[in-house]
Amino acid sequence: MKLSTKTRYGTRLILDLARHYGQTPVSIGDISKRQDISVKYLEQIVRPLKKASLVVSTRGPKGGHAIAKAPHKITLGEIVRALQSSDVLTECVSEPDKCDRSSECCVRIAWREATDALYEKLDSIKLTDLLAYEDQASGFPENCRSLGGKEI
Amino acid sequence: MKLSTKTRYGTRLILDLARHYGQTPVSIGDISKRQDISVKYLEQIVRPLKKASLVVSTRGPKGGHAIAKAPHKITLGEIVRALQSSDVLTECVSEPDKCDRSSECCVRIAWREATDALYEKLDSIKLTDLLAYEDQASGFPENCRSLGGKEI
DNA sequence: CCAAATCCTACTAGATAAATAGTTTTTCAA
DNA sequence: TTGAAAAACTATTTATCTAGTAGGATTTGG
Repeated sequence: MKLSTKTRYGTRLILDLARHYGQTPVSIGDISKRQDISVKYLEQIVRPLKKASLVVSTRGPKGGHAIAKAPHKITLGEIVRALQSSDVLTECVSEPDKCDRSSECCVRIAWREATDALYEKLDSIKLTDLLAYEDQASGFPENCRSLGGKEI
Repeated sequence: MKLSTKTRYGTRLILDLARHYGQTPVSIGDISKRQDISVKYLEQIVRPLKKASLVVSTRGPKGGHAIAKAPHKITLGEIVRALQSSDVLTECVSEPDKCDRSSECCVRIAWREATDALYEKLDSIKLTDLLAYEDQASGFPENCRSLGGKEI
């Protein structure tokens, strides 16, 4: 039930782009240094984000990547759907025919409700919310651990 | 992000037990036939359910398994937590120290909110709800596909 | 004491995720 | 026009985890 590394890294990638919104495109090389993720891996991650129209790129020197819309218009739900190879909790939610018990087994309905609840939350979280967390955190002596309701 | 086969099979297992609540214990062999899952695999799945105090067992001939409390007192959330090797969307939600970026990376807060939203829904779904789905479905000419709000 | 059942430990195979590698294409700027 | 910086593409490797099997040990009712 864990999110893939691609999804987690991809979120950091796009958040890095969001921090440079309105400026010149950001190269994978720069992101690699800041986020400590290999260039080759980032290249692989940025592709589905482009495909999902969350990121636009310019080639050649001084080229790089940028978010395709304003930070408040991009949600975590979009990022997860773009990068997570399976975006539902069970296959039978999106493709009931692939399970030959789908005519008897109604648990599928519950898995769908749970999947929906998860995405309802993810779709409500915008890049601006994540940026706000970090800005808030930078004011703290320690870090962002004290944010978000619960102390952890 | 998919639920494991253990979680899905385990839910069917415990639902089978719920259908025999108040009767004599149900053997793995019987469940195996009804659910078409191997005895050996079911044995492996029932163990964590016992550990989580959702199932009680009696050994020897005429032995078997039964749910440990009434069907309306067992939720999908309990089952998922018992069977899913990782019950959070990212490791950093439950163990922030395992990620050496947790002091800067506040995305963790969002992953925690999403995880919480998921379990809030799962905890609200009781075995009785699942049984009701199936009872309703058996009245339909076809199956349970027409239940649960959306037509699929 | 036999047989039906749970219980326990270990292993194997397959699938998927994570990451690396090398090459090609585009394009800016000197 | 050419060199270099960057994205884009294709392929491969490696590691990890999931799914499932196997064989025996233990308990207990009749």
